[in-house]
Amino acid sequence: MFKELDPLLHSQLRLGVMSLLISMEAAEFTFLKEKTNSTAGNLSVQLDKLSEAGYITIEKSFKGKKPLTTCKITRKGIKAFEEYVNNLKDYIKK
Amino acid sequence: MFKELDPLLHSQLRLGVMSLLISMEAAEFTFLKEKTNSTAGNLSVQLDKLSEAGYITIEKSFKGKKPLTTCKITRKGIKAFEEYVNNLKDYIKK
DNA sequence: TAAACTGGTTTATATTATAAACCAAATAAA
DNA sequence: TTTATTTGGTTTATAATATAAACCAGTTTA
Repeated sequence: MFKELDPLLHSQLRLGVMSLLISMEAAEFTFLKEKTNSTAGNLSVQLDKLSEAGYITIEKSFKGKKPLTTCKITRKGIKAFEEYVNNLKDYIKK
Repeated sequence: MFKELDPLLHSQLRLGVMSLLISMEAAEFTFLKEKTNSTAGNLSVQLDKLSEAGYITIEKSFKGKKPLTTCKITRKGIKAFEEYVNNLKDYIKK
């Protein structure tokens, strides 16, 4: 009846990140932090998890003299997100 | 941008339970267990949490000689579920 | 030159989910 | 009849997770 909900996506912060990334080419750490209203520490940890799962890529560079962390969703991430959303629908339709 | 997701509902098993209860008068423990494909222990714990939050009521009686645990969603539970679903929509629309 | 800020990471802790162990009563099997 | 086994759960121990707090390197500001 109910399908499994990918535990990596079934997390408020990680889901928020993926939700943002799915509709944009790339996003900076600070942008994600602001949009998700998360702390840097928590965001850092959760981004790592998404990255380790292959759902996003993380690129570190510099913007002028400041460190810049840029994230992009991967094809695998898009697929996982879409499947998650599909599976979730069974839970939230009355 | 993203609203808070009620942590009590943002759990696969509890959400599954609420999803079932919202569309039926009442449900027995064994029915919920089967439909959510959960273990009795986990279900027992999660039902308690929903009950303590006032989202469901739990009634213990007997069916013949066997114990019978019956759950119903409360008005508060319905409201919480609906709000959760609403808030969730921001996360899953592309 | 020292204090504060930026853009993070690491680590410790609290919370949560889950499974495993357990229990009482009922039924089935030997 | 005593001894498994099953039913319908609960309790408890452990593993996993989320989160905040502490930290760090470099930069800017006072």
